[in-house]
Amino acid sequence: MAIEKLDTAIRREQIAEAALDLLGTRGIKELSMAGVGRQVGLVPAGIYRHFAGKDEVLDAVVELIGQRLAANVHLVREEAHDAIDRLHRVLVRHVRFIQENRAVPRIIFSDEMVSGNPKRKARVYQIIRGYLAQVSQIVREGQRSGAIRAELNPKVVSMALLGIVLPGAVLWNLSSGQFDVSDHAEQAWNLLRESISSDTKRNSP
Amino acid sequence: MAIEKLDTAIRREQIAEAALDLLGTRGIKELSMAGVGRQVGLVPAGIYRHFAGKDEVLDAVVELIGQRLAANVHLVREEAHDAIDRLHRVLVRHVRFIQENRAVPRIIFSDEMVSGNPKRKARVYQIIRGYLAQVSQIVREGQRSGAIRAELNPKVVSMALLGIVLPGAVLWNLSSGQFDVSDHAEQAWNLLRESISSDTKRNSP
DNA sequence: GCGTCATGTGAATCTAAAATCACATCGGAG
DNA sequence: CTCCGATGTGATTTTAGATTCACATGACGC
Repeated sequence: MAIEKLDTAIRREQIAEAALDLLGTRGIKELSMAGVGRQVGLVPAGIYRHFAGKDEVLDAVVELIGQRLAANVHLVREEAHDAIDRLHRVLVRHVRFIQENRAVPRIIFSDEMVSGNPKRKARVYQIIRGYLAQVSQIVREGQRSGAIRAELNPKVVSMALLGIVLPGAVLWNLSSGQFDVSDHAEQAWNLLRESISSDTKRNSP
Repeated sequence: MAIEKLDTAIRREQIAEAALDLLGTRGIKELSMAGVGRQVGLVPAGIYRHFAGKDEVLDAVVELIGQRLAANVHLVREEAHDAIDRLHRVLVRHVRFIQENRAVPRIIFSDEMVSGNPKRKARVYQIIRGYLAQVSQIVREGQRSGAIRAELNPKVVSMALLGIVLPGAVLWNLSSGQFDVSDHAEQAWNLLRESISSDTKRNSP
């Protein structure tokens, strides 16, 4: 056995990513220390050198998701300046994010979020609220610039935006990838864009 | 012990309902035959008189959900005849349904749907598609009657409608009931209604 | 070069819950 | 009333996986 010893900081990251990865195809129930260990080249017991237990591994996964979500909005802010354009980009990135991290909706709805560690549940809530707040902020800026109808509730708009993805993710999951989320997201976005834009003309190609 | 013997048809229903109920507060992983048994007044082994195993119990839960969803649309069709009104009622009923059956979104996204029994997964997909098809049908009728813009894709509209609920359900779950889903659904519905209605006037109260 | 501490290992322990089985009892058919 | 199949029970077996522990070994400071 070519034993390779790595620093615990590196291992923690490897393990969190491996776990998130495995959760994409397996499911929290079946996420085993053994499986995670295999993925990073460790024996089950090896994980315990870096995490106190499965619970802590899950915490790390949640943090990883939080980081990636935050990065999404941050990148979009740099890529574009028009509010409508930004919202569209958030949507596109979010779709990609969900596709690349299939586990995310499942974790959010998971058993763990009901009966598991309440601290983790609160943390997830906090992460999502933070994400929504970021999107709401974009909406608010759009309202100030006149691109978005001022009378709308930014929170409702931001939830509607992310709400486009969730039902798509359901069908995508259940159909084992058959359902075309991107396509659906584009169509739903057209509908949403019209209804939030200040100029009221409706385009039908 | 006052042993009460009941017909297997009754027991199957009791058990499915008990399981769906327990899933609301526990989580699939922790749904134990023991727990279900206790709920209906049976010892763990007793369940096996009526179901081959946990897997079959879950199948029964899925069927129960399917029945209730189908009933929703059916009732709405009787209550109202205007398409917009019908859509609104579907939404309201759906919100109530999700609140009374907290387990539903979790089951749809559950581990079981990823790695579990593929037949059950297919069945859930079928149930949801059926539900969406019913809603799409209402949309199509609204388009024929002129109440809903004809150029819209009915499927997108029906997904948007149900998509209002899902993000709300996320926050509702994570906030342990703090988040007001009904209120959010109403606001989001106002936005959606405007964007699908044929008359283009926008009301801001 | 060498000591020591972090990191890694394999075996063993512990636990929860599903599933099975032999036996008990209810309730309707006759 | 009495028998029999359907239903219920408690004890037991099995399994999967988390966790623990005593021991091994690599890497880094000196």
